[in-house]
Amino acid sequence: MAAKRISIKDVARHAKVSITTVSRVINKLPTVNPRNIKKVEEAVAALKYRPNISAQRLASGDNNMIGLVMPGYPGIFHSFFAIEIIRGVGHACESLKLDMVFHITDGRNPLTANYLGGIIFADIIENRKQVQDAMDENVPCLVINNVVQDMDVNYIAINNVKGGRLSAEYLVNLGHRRIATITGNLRTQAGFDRFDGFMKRMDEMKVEVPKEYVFRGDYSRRSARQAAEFFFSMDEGRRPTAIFAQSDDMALEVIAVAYEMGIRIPEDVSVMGFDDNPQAIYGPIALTTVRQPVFEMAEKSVRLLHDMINGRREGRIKIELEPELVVRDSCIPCKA
Amino acid sequence: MAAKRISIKDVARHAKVSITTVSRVINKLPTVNPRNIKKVEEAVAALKYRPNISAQRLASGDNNMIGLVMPGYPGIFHSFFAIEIIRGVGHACESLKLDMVFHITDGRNPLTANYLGGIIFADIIENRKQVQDAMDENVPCLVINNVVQDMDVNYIAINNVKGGRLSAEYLVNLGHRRIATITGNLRTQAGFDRFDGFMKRMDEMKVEVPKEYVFRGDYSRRSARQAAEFFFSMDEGRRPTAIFAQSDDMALEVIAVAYEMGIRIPEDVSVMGFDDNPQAIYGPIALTTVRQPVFEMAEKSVRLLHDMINGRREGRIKIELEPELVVRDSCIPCKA
DNA sequence: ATGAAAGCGCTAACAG
DNA sequence: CTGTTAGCGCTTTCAT
Repeated sequence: MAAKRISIKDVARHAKVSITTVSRVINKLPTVNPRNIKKVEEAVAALKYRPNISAQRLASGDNNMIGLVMPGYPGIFHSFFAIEIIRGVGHACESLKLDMVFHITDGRNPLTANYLGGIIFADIIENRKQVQDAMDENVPCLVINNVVQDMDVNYIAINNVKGGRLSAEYLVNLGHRRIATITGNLRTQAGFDRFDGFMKRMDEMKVEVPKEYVFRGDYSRRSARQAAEFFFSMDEGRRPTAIFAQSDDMALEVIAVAYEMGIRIPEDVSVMGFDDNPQAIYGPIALTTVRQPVFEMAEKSVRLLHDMINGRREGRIKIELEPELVVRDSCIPCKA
Repeated sequence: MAAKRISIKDVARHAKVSITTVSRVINKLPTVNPRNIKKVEEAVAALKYRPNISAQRLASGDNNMIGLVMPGYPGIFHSFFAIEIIRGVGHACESLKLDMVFHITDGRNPLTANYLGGIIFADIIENRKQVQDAMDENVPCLVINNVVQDMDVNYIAINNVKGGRLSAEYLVNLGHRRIATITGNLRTQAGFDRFDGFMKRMDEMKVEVPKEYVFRGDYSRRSARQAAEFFFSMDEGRRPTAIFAQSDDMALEVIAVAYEMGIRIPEDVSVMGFDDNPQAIYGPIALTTVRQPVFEMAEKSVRLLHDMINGRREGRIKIELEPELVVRDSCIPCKA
């Protein structure tokens, strides 16, 4: 196939210097005569030479590829979360000149990733073993979006418990007492924590949340629709005056269902989301929500990993980022 | 950092065979004595040996990494298209045991990708030069979602003109004569072709499309909302009886706006989308749309590229996949 | 400032 | 069936 590739030798010959000098120019080492630099650069241009990265890596031992491993459960790719992670990691890699190797995993396959300089695990569901393996192989690792207690691993996560609390607090302070919620996927840590924080804070504030006000969703619009239809078909006296949907996407669906059923948002029911998905700014009313800095988390994870790979960082990284209330128009004080 | 890595030599020593034999076992070459296979496998397990992929590549010359290059224009990551591409390519790579290196590009940086076995360009906007470069460097390339006429390059695309035609035809055959459309981003080929096919077929069928019925959107929900508000505020006699939104996402927004404004879909206005986004099956009414097989296209592209890399395929690949009408509930015969 | 030479870890003839 | 040996293309001492 590929016509004979041009190697460093060809460049050296063309520039009439040794391959060592060529190597120095490529790696921008300071100890090269300007004249030679110029000659080499010309040769590189003329021959369209590109160093063979495998050889560079083999010889130098270092490695600027990082892996992004994501669980492949259904729906994840349509979630705001996944997209933001990919964007964030991709962006940071681009600016740090790292290569990003993307892996979708179901946790079964062993993930032969030893040729990677480091690995970012975006959430870990069924693939904890892969994390352990990578650590055993001495590959720098970082888990994103998961507070990991039972493994000695680096992580950077978002304080979802806090997020849930923020939401409960805000709604109660607006005077609401009949507050329903639609959970995300409770098998994910983020989903569980959001819910947990919400319930705990409600309890602290002495507002009861009856069972029928808790709908177990899974982040899909479909589940949100079911939930909304269920809540809105309750009779006036029982119907919640506020709904906390634990993702913006679900909140948007709740609003859509409301319009279909002739229920006004926020006059009849306040709706609150979670994510700060830009989609939720347009639409009939701007959504009040809890912002979680996913993109920033993703970017930061790359920077941290990069430091680890280069030995610029020792010890465990355990970071929790704070979510933040974003007040817009979809929640108003309770009139009841 | 990384503790001394275990090399093939260590394994050979441990198993008391030559490194060649170890190599043979690793590569599953048939000519090895079962006893030795066993010994080597045990040594590999005991030492947790993992071959160094850079060395393998350097020595063998082949390469199972493929690049996925995507233009990074705003919004692309929230589009159904991008997600499906990533999913499709990721999935195919997983099953073919290829590694996927993901690149977001703005077309500026030269994309040093010569260490890749092949590259998939997902749509090309401002980065045609990168394609040319890759070809110059003899790297197998495949462009997705773009019919490329002016460059001798492989592509696999979707016949969007046909898709636009399908939609025009269906709506006209339902008796509609006042048909409006919201275009996607016309700077993308897919967006332009969709629009072009629609207009041509309308013309062929002798149905005029006045300027005010054409809204130049950009695939964003926001643009769809603007368009819908514009169309729906026309007075009865001029208001379109059908709207062709050139993405499902936009169609969904049109429907949302309709509900907010008290316009019934499809009784008052028929709405048609484009994509076959599964999101559009739920919601108030199942959306009639044009299906474009993006996931399949992405998967197929990996398979084709894989064949090219292995020399199992010669000559240019120029494939156009056919879109297909998906009739659901959002379009009904015109009553006017 | 420059070059010669010794590997990096692995594969692939080539002998045996 | 197995081992010896010569590279793959590059980086990195170590002299010069």
